[in-house]
Amino acid sequence: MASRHPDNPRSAPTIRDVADAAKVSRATVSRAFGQPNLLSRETVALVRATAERLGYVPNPTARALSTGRAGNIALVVPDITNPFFAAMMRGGQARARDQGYATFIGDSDEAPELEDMLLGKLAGQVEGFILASSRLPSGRILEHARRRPFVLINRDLHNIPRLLVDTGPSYAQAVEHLASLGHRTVAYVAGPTRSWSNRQRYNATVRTARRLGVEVVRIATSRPSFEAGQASTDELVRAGVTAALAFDDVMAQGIMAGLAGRGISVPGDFSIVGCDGILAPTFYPPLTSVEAHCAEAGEQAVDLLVEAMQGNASAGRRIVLATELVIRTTTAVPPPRRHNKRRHTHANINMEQS
Amino acid sequence: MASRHPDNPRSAPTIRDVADAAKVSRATVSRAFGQPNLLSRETVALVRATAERLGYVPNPTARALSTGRAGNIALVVPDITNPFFAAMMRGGQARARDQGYATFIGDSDEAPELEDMLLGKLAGQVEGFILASSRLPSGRILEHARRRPFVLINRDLHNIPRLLVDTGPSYAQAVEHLASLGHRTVAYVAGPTRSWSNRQRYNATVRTARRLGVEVVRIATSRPSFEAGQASTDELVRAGVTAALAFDDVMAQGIMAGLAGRGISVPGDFSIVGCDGILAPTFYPPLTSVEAHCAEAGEQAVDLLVEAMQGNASAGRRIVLATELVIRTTTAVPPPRRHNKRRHTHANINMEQS
DNA sequence: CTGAAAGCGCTTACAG
DNA sequence: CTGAAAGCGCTTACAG
Repeated sequence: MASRHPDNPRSAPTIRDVADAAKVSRATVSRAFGQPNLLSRETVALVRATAERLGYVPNPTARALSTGRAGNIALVVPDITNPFFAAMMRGGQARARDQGYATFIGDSDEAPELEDMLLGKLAGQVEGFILASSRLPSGRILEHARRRPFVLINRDLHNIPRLLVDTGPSYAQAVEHLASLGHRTVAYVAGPTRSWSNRQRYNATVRTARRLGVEVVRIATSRPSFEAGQASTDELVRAGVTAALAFDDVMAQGIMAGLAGRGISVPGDFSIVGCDGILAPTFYPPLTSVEAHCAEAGEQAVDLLVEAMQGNASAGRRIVLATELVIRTTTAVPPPRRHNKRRHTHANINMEQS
Repeated sequence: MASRHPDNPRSAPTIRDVADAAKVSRATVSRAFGQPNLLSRETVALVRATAERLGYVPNPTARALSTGRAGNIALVVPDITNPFFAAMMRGGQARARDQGYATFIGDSDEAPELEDMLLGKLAGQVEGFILASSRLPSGRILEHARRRPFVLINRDLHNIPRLLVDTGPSYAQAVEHLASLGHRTVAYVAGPTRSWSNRQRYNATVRTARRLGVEVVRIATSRPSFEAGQASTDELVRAGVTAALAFDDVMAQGIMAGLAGRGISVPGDFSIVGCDGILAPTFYPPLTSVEAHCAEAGEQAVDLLVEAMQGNASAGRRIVLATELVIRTTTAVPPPRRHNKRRHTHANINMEQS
């Protein structure tokens, strides 16, 4: 009697088909999958065998409606194609799968409005969100977080569990490294203004530079992309710096290409430091960069979210992931000075929107 | 009267809350969102205003259960961190959003078993699948495609709508390009055996080379990664070739790094061609590569899937995306010959699992 | 143009 | 250990 509903012959078998075929109630079929320990061994075996035979698999939508648990999470990032986020997603997605969750993906294209919209659209189908490097105002994040469990990556908001990749100390170390090589004026090629990571890296750079008597020129960019990095080369050259700390590896790569195009050699004429560590070892010459453990960040964020979704997470949870400066081949002694241009320091620390 | 169910005060407002507040039936509330044209202007306005006030938004899970349409699709790829797939996902995801679909993401880690498992897990929650560069046997794909609308990217199966990035002609052109520069022995650094794209590229390479009297050495690799590309350098050098066509840009990058590490300069001593075009312009020196229009592939695949899900798609739909060889700076005249090693050609065309 | 009612496929107290 | 029944929040013929 493997027949389906006569009026709906082509659709997938439902719990009722299995119940009928196994001559048990639908509740029993349900339990055979959800709480087999409440049933006798034989019943479980019978139901499962029947289900197998019919090709039955519980309908997750129906289950979600009934239990209120969708078994889904969402991962929202500013740009999937940025290797940092790609690696993070890879780790997070795999971890979520292992924990039994399917993951929605949202690419906000660096736009706060789109990000906001994605969170709204996805909210109805997920049990929780991981929001990476949000470009949203804090207030807005808090509103969204009121409705569902949230985990933030690289955004330090009280009362929301968060995973912070602590690159500040490594940028400080990078400045020390450059100073010890003899650099006196360096550039910080900035990431998105709204980015917590950007502020952290910039602040650490400025603070350490001040302490060591190194001058920092801040160079603003449109977006953390190869093109933006490349476009910043002009300003970099005009600024008369001998080294640049880039917001990330992608921009560092753009800078390297820009410099190469001008015949400026790295590290002979100019030193560069990047951040993330996923692209860095693949450059030629291999890039000195801050290792940010992207995949691990994604995994740990999922763990945090699972905790939060199960209700046993203090909202104050704050995991800090240490990073390391990996010195490869793009940092060296600066070239002998040709001019001694004096510039005023742009290094005023800004901490708005902490 | 904005009150919720007294016994469930904290949960989100439901259709009943809005119906009660607006003093209409639930059917009317439903229509105000789903088929407003069936209602009077005033009723629609009233319901929407009330919903807005209460913060009501239709529950997608309930809607999905009722209608059988989940409003979700899934995008399954072998490796999110490969720039080709990342860009493809970015395009596809954006397009899906514009069409009103949310997208699940699945990374199969190049493993057929995982891929199979992901398709099974996700099936219950999606209306359709986009399966990119599947490593699954054809039979298995066909089985999955029997249950839901499927669109394949870079896999040419009859009876399943597919989007093919036609890189063959560009590889042929690349071989012609190398031959015209004077190369007589080139390597093809292969991608995954199961990959349709790999076979297409290899076959085009071999065929064209044969026609032009150029010898092709096939070099197998473990996986399309930077590391695998780098590891292939040994064999590349031993083979005594003067140029390499890599399966993709990521491998080309590995090869470039490997050669650089040996002091072999590109393109002076050795020429390289890659594929995908997303990474290529960011290399230094910029890589000669086949532009594969990754993002567009994702977008078009989504369009195809939407067609299929709406039922108005002939299963035989087959979109072919043309590619172009973009000559940058990594291909040049080969160095003067030092030896004239004779090797037998490994160039036996294989077309299994078409 | 609007409403009453059945139904989508599950889960879970409540009884026994 | 198992079943009858209510309920999750929608949509959609069917009437009027």
